[in-house]
Amino acid sequence: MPELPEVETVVRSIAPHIRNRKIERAEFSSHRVTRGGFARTANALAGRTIQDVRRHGKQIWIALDHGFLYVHLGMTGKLLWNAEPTKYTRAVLVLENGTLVYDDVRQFGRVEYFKKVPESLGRVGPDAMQLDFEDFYSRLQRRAGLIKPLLLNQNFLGGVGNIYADELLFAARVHPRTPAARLSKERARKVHRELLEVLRLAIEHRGSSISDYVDGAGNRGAFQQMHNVYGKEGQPCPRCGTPIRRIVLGQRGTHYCPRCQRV
DNA sequence: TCAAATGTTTGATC
DNA sequence: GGATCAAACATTTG
Repeated sequence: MPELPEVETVVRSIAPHIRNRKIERAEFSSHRVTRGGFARTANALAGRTIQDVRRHGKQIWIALDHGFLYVHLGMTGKLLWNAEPTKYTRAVLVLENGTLVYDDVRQFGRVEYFKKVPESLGRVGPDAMQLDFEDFYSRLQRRAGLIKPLLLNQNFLGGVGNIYADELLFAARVHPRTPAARLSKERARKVHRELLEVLRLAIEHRGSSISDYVDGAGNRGAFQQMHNVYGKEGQPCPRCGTPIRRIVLGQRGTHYCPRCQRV
């Protein structure tokens, strides 16, 4: 569920509650989510003060006075402020002023403590909102492969997931199967412009709640109401009326208008 | 019962 | 070595 706009919304909704607050204790219950070990992680966190909460791509880095707490929401992770634990609660941070709860049905997410950012996680590409056009274009030209799978590759660009890849390619009128390096500079510029615009608009609407995404306060987003192609197979294209087509590309459901978006 | 789901990692194969 | 693709992860939902 959570791509850049959803992760950004979560960060904005919890940061004011937890910044500059002390962690009294922490509890963990999923070895899949917390791979560093429960006791080691809890011991490292107890007594620490949260200094900042940052997002890079889909990663959340909670900076402590010593070390970092890394959170990735995976497919079904939720960070909730002062929520009641459920059967899917995998981690709980008890702060001096309240409780931060991590719920995750499928356990594809992570909640782990690191003294410093590990090389494997630091390798993620530049944040999608931070990359200027010239960098974006030069990176595009150096890549083989098709534009949509490339946009989803977090080592190429951090933050874009399946929903926003489909929506931004529709906005840019680019077919998802277009070879990335073959995009003209003008079409690449359009992709870059719509990338920023779609993400900005989605953040403004607090993300897309397709199934169960909610922010730190438990509120759903509203951007799903503005989707043009994602999940719209068979429905008329808002621009030309042609039925939206769904194909599988790079193992992901891919939605596009066969008339507006050409290779 | 089968297919699909917003993400990432791993291993196999070009 | 690099890139690409499929499978795997765990669970719910339609």
